[in-house]
Amino acid sequence: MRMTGKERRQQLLDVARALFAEKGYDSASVEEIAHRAGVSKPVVYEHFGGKEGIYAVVVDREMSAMLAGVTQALAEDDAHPRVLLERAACALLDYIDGSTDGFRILVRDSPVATASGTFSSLLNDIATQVEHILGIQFAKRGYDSKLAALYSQSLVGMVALTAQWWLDARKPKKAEVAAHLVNLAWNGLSHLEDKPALRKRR
Amino acid sequence: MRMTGKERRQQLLDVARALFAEKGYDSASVEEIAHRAGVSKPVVYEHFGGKEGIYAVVVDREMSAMLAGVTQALAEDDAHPRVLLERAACALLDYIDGSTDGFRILVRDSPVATASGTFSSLLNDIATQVEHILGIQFAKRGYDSKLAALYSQSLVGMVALTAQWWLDARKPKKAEVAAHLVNLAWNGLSHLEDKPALRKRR
DNA sequence: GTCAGTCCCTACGCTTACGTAAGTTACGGC
DNA sequence: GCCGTAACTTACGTAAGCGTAGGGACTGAC
Repeated sequence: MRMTGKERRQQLLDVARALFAEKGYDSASVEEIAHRAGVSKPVVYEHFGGKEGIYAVVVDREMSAMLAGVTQALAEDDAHPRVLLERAACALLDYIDGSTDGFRILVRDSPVATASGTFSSLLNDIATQVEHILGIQFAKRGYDSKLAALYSQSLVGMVALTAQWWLDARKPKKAEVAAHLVNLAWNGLSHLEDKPALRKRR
Repeated sequence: MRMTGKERRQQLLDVARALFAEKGYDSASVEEIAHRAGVSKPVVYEHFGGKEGIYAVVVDREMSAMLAGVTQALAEDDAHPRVLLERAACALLDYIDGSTDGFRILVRDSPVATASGTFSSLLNDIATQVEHILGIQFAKRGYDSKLAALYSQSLVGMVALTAQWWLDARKPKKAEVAAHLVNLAWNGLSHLEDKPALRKRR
């Protein structure tokens, strides 16, 4: 039952992540975190200082993991935009598939509830990156680059909500979902392909 | 200070809607609702039975208002799909513009947190309607109609997140946002129009 | 005026859950 | 075999907030 500090800390983080995903920040209690870890409350306080503390660490780790994946996918500046889009969609779905609880937490409200009235900061972070990529392409083609913000929000929203739906449905396979997302974003409803396929694997 | 029952009830609903929008269900307290209305707690309990009661009424009203708008926009079965899309996007933006607090509430988590682990039921209701429309069109064109669910989620997510972004940004005018949304959904990134315009007014 | 009904208040009980204080048990070096 | 340190415990103080009991005040009819 007795663990070393590092082990216990990691275990608490795992337990807390699962509980926050299940109940949300407010409804999860540190007592239950402790209980599920087979330990009493003060242990949690010893390691993380409090409820906000452990939540912050959990969120920070998930943010990093997710952004790392997506950022890397968007990294190659010279790649074709459509390939970038494909890579980003795949990266997001991979993350969700691999860390479902983490994604659920990131999509829920923060404790301070979306600081300053603005929307969930994570999706904004991602949208900002997409906006950058898109802005370059827009400028290259002579579109109004101020509209890049609008279109990036649309794209991120499209992928994010579909991802959440897929989280419960799990019906089409991951790769197929990605292909259809790209299909819609790239071709639009008026040019939908019958059986879309990804251009580039991973 | 003293009001008739109906007046007080309406005032409480207005105050509660604003507060729920600002703080979310958990962080809003009955006491603060009462205080903002210049009244004490038992009045709220007299009218609505409890916190869940008043929240339920607020949400129900907003759901009805929003769905009514969107449903009506999607009603004309014989209209061209693109026109339907335009009408739906406009209806949603109109609702958000006219009842910002209500929309903010609907997008947040429910008290029981999206019962049964599934995603926010409101957006799902809308997506279901879109799915129906889309299914018909898919069948007509020989696409796999099982994919209508996926594409409707994508479309709703696209519009919903963009709407939330616009809620804070307010940068392009409402009609312009709708035009660009339709532009992306309909034409796709590869066929973007430079200066999209809506086909049909209101 | 007085009486009924409506509107509203103060004051309280009770639960939940955060955070803390002080004491207890296992582990490793000497 | 002793002792400090690190891991952990029980037990409590405190605060917030839901819901309720019982009583006060205003209004209008007769």
